[in-house]
Amino acid sequence: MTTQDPSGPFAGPETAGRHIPPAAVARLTIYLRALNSLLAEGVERVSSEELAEAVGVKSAMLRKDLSYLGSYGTRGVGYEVQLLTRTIAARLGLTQDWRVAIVGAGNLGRALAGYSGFTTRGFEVAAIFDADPAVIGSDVGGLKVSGVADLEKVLARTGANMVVLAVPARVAQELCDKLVQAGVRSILSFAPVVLQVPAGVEVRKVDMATELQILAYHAQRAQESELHSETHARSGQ
Amino acid sequence: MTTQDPSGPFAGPETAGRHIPPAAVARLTIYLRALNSLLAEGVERVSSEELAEAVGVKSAMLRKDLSYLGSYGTRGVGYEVQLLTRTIAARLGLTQDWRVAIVGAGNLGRALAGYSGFTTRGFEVAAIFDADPAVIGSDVGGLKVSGVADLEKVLARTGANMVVLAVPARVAQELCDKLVQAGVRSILSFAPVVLQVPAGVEVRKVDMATELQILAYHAQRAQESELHSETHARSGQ
DNA sequence: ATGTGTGAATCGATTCACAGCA
DNA sequence: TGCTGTGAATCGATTCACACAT
Repeated sequence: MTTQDPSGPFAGPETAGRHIPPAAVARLTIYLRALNSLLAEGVERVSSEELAEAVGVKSAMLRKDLSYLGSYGTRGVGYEVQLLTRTIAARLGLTQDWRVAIVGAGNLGRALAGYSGFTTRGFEVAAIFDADPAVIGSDVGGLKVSGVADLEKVLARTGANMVVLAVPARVAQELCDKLVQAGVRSILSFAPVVLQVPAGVEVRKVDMATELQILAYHAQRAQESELHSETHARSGQ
Repeated sequence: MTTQDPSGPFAGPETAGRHIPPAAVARLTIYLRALNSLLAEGVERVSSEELAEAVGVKSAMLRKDLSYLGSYGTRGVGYEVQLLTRTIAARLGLTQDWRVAIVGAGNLGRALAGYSGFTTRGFEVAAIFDADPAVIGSDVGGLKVSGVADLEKVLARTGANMVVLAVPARVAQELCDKLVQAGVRSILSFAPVVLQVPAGVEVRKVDMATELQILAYHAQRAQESELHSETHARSGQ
């Protein structure tokens, strides 16, 4: 019934598959997390109201987001936690194996290699690379550090199909180019630079400096309005 | 549900802006980065076209974003790199000292403590905390790890006004509550959970698992449309 | 009676296109 | 002339409100 293709009358190779709005995709990962918690607690059903409350969104938005997957709820009742969990996971592509290579075995790269959040969510760290000859060959979380010269070879051997880029800003673009050259199409970058990639390569960025600066902006505004209301308070209001 | 809006009913056309749209704030940090590079290279002027190109946005958007700051360009010429850099920095609240406390001295917390991107952008790591008695007192990047029991005391002593939360998901909310209790109003969380905070507290999240899952979604779609076009082109092969 | 699924309305963000100024 | 600054148009994301299934 709701399975009509919202992507329009196009049926070309490029447009294959139903498309979910980016903002909704991002939230689906959050819903999935909450659902996994409910599953672990043995909860069998949730309403959009309850789940929305748990993740801090409006229930109407949650329902609309879920509606992009099809119709998986029961009117008057709610959603089966298990069914919904599986449906979201399948749609996000989490039923297949994702093997992640970490490029950059510095502080951050090593911390990420040991981050349990990857493995518990179905992402296996398959390889780790560095450029420094003093680091190559050393052991990080049970993996031997490979040299970036062997990028293509090691990626192929380990079957890594995603890369986490944890290198200094000044070499990020250069390594990104090498990765693309080696056939990598999905990159999560921690480097504070804008990476240029050809079409067909998906780059996402985690940018701690930007996030702190955004916090600074809001904190400054909060300070200012504090001063402001003090002024108002003293001048009579 | 974010912070209160102190802008009131005033719609002064003269006012070179109180409130900047969130999407624009995020991009201003990126422009600032690019401008700092230009400054380092000794470039004195840029056009919106050049700067937009460098950061991967449309020039009209960049001009609109900058227009929230007021009018700092010269028609027919472009922007003075130095003036623009200072203007953005001032507006983002980066002219004052921000002192960051890192809560959680695990792999990630220690990596962040050593991350040069903080200090080079005007954020000083002022303290680091952990709950583990075996870790408390040890040295991380020149800082002695404090116990979370001393949170309020140490935050006050070090003047930390921002917190980076790098703790396991299951204790994140509890620590968040303690931080809020201790007067912290700006939190950057790496924990993969939705944090509930009272109004007036700003939380931003860096979520590696979510980012990887979004990549997985796109990668799966790419695979699917590949298969699709193979099917279509089955005659060849 | 209850809570989903979804059109319609609203709100915000992006792009267009050009008037206005150096 | 060339490029900024910005209304108007467009596009996407969110919220409202209610018909409809159970």
